[in-house]
Amino acid sequence: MEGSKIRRSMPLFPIGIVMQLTDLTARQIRYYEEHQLISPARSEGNRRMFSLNDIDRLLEIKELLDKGVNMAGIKQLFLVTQQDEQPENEKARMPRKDLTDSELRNLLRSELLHAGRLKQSTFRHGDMSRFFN
Amino acid sequence: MEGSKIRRSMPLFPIGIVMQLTDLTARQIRYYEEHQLISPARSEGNRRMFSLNDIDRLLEIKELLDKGVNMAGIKQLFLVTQQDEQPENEKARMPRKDLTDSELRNLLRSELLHAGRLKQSTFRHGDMSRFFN
DNA sequence: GAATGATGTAAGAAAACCTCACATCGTGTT
DNA sequence: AACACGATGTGAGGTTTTCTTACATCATTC
Repeated sequence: MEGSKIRRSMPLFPIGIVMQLTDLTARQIRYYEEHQLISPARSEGNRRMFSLNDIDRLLEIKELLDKGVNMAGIKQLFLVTQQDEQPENEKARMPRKDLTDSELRNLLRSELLHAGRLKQSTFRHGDMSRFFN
Repeated sequence: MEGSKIRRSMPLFPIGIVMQLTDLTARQIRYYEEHQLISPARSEGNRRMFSLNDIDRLLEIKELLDKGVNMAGIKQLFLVTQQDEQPENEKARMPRKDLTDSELRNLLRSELLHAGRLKQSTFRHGDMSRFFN
């Protein structure tokens, strides 16, 4: 019993569905990818295929944008909250992602500024569980 | 809290993904639809869009075919096991689907013949829960 | 008011899917 | 053996969806 995490990262959805689910335009989704906030898989024919995790991410991005955080800010936020995403097959705990001091300071500052949520350390929010049972 | 059922019937997957997930060919899937074993939704542009329920169904179909049950047999089986699928917005319990006596007899007979599973009354088997946690 | 950041929009190409029709391949029947 | 039938393969021709690229728009900030 450990496959449940892998499944959430299974590329299943074409961009059209993701648009409906997230209420984002294709342009927006591609733009976020361009800025490396998401990295959807690609089909053989080069179509973007999104996982449940990707969709969660997009929903988080949307919320953060709403709060005025920009691409760079979101990227940094993801750097610190994301690291339990890709344990995959390496058992040794990877040393935490390396951030420069200033990066970290900026991050914390903006976290504090835009108060509210993202307190749960690994804040997950636009949880796709609302789409599945 | 009651939306969980609705979600499982949300049309999300294009046929290509369903092919991968079920290991069926497009031809097979369309054939089963033609025989009304499934009724996937359609996009505005007429593309088939499958729900998790549809996929469960396809997996069940596959198992039954394996056991030698034919289209008609599967259809009958679905008639008796399916009825908790579309309560939707009607609260009054619908009277069970009407089967002729012979239909019912045939059904029970083949149930008994091809022993094994499908005992849980509403036998659900190729449960998609193996794809999601 | 000129950069910059986020998004809209259009064009042209390619992938994925559609329907329809015909072919193939077993299995069972005559 | 020849046939019929059920399930699936395959190909043609057409439409939808997605792709990339490039330029436009609209706020915000300096």
